[in-house]
Amino acid sequence: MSHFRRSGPPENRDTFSLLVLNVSFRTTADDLFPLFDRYGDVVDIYIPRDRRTGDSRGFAFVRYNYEGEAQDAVDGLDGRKVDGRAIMVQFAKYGPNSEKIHRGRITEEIPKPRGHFRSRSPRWRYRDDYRDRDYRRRSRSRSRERYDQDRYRDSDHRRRSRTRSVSPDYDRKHDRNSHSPAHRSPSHGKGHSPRRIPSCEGTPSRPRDGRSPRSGSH
DNA sequence: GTTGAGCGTT
Repeated sequence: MSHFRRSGPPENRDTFSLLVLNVSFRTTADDLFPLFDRYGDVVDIYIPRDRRTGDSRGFAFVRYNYEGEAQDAVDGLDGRKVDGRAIMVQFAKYGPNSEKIHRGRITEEIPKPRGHFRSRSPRWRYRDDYRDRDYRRRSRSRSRERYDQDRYRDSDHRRRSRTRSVSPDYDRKHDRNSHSPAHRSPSHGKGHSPRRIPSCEGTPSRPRDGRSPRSGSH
């Protein structure tokens, strides 16, 4: 019976988190408790489960009060055969709340988010959206179809991210209105379109000869 | 009833 706290993570700020991988899908925290408890006092053991089926995902988290016990458990239980499977014990990384973990220990040394650091926000948002799909349930073998779709979305995001101030659609429409669609014929001579490069657009005084037109006039 | 890279609160 799991006598661990089920109301969220306990004092995870002073505990060392260990990640147990390669555990059987039928292995429960009670099965790992006697194994990890032999190397130290286990604060809590948590096994992530699927919200749909409720089965364990194949890995568990074990928390210790001291790093020595955790390290000893890693060295002693790493490779131990449990339920017919050799488990892999190692220090856990960052948690769901991006908790700062230093060598397995969670510290409160969380740097306060600055104002101009918001530029990184969108990227994290993509990551969250990516996880929202079934990023954890990927089988790395049958998810090829979904991978194609994700890649397509990634491309779209990249193109939209390139825009800094104006949208590419606006420029495209604007260009189409200014010029007739007939000019867009690819068979119109082999010469390139007289249109300027979008990257150079907005920089009329761009030094092409590598020298500023203003300085060195002599 | 199955599977097997990874990082967490039902």
